[in-house]
Amino acid sequence: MGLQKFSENEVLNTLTGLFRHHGYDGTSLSLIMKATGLVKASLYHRFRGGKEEMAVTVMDRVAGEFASDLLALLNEPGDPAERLRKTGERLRKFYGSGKKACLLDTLTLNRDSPAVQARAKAALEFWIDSFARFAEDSGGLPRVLAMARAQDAVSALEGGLVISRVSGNRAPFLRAIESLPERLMRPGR
Amino acid sequence: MGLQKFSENEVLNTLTGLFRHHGYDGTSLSLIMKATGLVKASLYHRFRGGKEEMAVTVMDRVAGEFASDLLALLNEPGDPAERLRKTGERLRKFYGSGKKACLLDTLTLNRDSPAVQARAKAALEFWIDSFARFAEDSGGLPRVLAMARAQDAVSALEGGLVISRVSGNRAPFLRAIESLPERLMRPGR
DNA sequence: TTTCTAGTAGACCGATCGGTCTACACTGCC
DNA sequence: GGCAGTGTAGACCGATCGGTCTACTAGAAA
Repeated sequence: MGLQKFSENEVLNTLTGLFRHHGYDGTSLSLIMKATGLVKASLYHRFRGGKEEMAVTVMDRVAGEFASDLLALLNEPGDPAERLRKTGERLRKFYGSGKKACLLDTLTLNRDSPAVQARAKAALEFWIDSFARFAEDSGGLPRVLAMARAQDAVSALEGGLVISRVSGNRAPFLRAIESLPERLMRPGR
Repeated sequence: MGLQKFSENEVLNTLTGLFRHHGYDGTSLSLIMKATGLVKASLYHRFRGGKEEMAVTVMDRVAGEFASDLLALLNEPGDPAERLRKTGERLRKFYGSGKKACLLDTLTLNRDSPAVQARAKAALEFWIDSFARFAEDSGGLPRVLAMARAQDAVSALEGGLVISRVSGNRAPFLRAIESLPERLMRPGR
């Protein structure tokens, strides 16, 4: 594979940024060619299924990283408050302190790809479930409350990202990060 | 104007639904023609500035209605808790219990139109300001806390709409409505 | 009745869309 | 060195994109 101009990683990183910023419909093949430096035939060679396969691959990759690099922190041994703090920090970084949009939001406006939709749904539910499990197991919240709080935490983050994008104000997003402990843990823990 | 096949109201309602559901890039002129029943020349006759002018007109109209039919409820005389309850009910209805996406989110992924961007920013800020004013004047919260709570309330609503769209779960949105009193009012009021 | 304006229609335009195909170059293996 | 597989390139395709222009119709006002 010495023939490759750009590694798979590089290409996927570029694609991720594009889909995050422009969404599915706003990310054209022309834009992708310009941003990756690869011509269409190269892109189709790597992603036989075309634009949809790029989106699916990006979604899988990001969801995987989110789960393994970020949400997995919640399950590590050690102080729950510290774990949550670290997760919050990772979240802040992942979303560029609120500057980067969420693929779950930006990739699901176009509904033509059941593959993308299903992955987005699964990733979102996994995220919420991870928070709920933490809130119950480590945060000491009763099951039903843990789930509601998990949903609210994710909702606040997603909403904060929307507000950030529309108005440039990142305070709601950052506050949603800071509020994770009081949402996912019982007072005094 | 007896020649009109469809009233301005009808056309704008249709456009609103399209932009809400598909966003700007996903709403093509073909889609608009099919949905409105008007051909392109008719649409261009009514909206000289084309697709962008449609989006701007929709945004202005919805923002105006939101302000006058919904947010203005917050300023009426009478019991603050009752006013807030009514506002929440209007919000629930406006977003179809969470089934309908928010134009602020869906129309701002495409950034080519400064006119749309500016209007979305202004509408969002007006919304937050209205909540903050209510929280301060009627909810008895100190100014800085009132603003933060207003932002959080809007953030929760917007995030709830994203979650609803991605996963079909409307509980976070509905809970955000129900949480308006505890967010925007001091306990005991 | 005539004129003017509003509104709709059909045809057309250049640009861009996502996708396809053939050809060539490079690399690694036998 | 030859072959197969990987990867990039250029040209091309039909469809769709947003937009434009000419023509016709309907309705209101003079």
